[in-house]
Amino acid sequence: MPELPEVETSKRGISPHISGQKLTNVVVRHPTLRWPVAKDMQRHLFSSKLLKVTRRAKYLLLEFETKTILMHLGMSGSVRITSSGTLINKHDHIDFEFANKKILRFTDPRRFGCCLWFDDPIAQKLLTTLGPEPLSDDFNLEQFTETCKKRKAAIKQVIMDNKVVVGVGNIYAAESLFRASIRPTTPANKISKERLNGLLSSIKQVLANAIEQGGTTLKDFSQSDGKPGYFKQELMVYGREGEPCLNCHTTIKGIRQGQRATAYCPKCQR
DNA sequence: AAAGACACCTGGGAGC
DNA sequence: TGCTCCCAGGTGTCTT
Repeated sequence: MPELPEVETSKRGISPHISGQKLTNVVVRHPTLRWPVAKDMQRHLFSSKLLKVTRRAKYLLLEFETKTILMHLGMSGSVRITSSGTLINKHDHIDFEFANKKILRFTDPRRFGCCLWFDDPIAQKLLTTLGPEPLSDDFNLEQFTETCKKRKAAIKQVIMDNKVVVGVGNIYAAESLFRASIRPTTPANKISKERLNGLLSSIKQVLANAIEQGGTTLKDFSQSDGKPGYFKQELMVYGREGEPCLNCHTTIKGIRQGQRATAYCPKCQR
């Protein structure tokens, strides 16, 4: 489910409900996520105030007075605000209960997500390899062209590499490449600086636009208020294999790159 | 250092 | 209706 816009949407959705609140209880029902869920959360966080919720790449950070929690939603995870007494479903793994009676509930059917202490060595290792935030000036043309010069892998694989830029997953990689008229299979080192500049802009625009729309709802992603994300209506190529290009009516082609599905328009993207 | 294959896990849909 | 197979929004790790 979650790429950067979905994580950002989640952050914005949950933050107003729980920021500034003291934690009263933590319930861990299924601690075997990608890595074992942080131990002793209750002891370290009890009565500790949640200062703020922030995001780095696709990680959510719950910054408490005492310690910070780092969460990842994996491929199927979500967080939402609920209240006590609501039905607990099979994959509702963790509840953070706050003094205002609101509950932050972490759900993840495939359990690819994680919930670690920020200062856990595993978490630190995850964070240190991360490249620049796509919407910041750290992700810029000079640095991007330098990186691409050294890479002969397909451009789609390169922009999905966390060391190059964070937060660009399978959906938004495909969409950005369409908007930049670049074929996903093109070796990164064969693309001119001008076209890389177009791609850089497309990535920023697509992500910013998706955040404005509340993310992309494919199956079960929803904003914290339960509404779906509306970016799906703007998808030009992702999931449209075999359908006509919305720009030129050529049939959208579907291929595989590195075990992932890729869709592109063979006429618009060269 | 870079690239590719494989791993983790569950659920949904297609095809038989 | 039920079985098997394939696919899915991510990304760390191991091997070349």
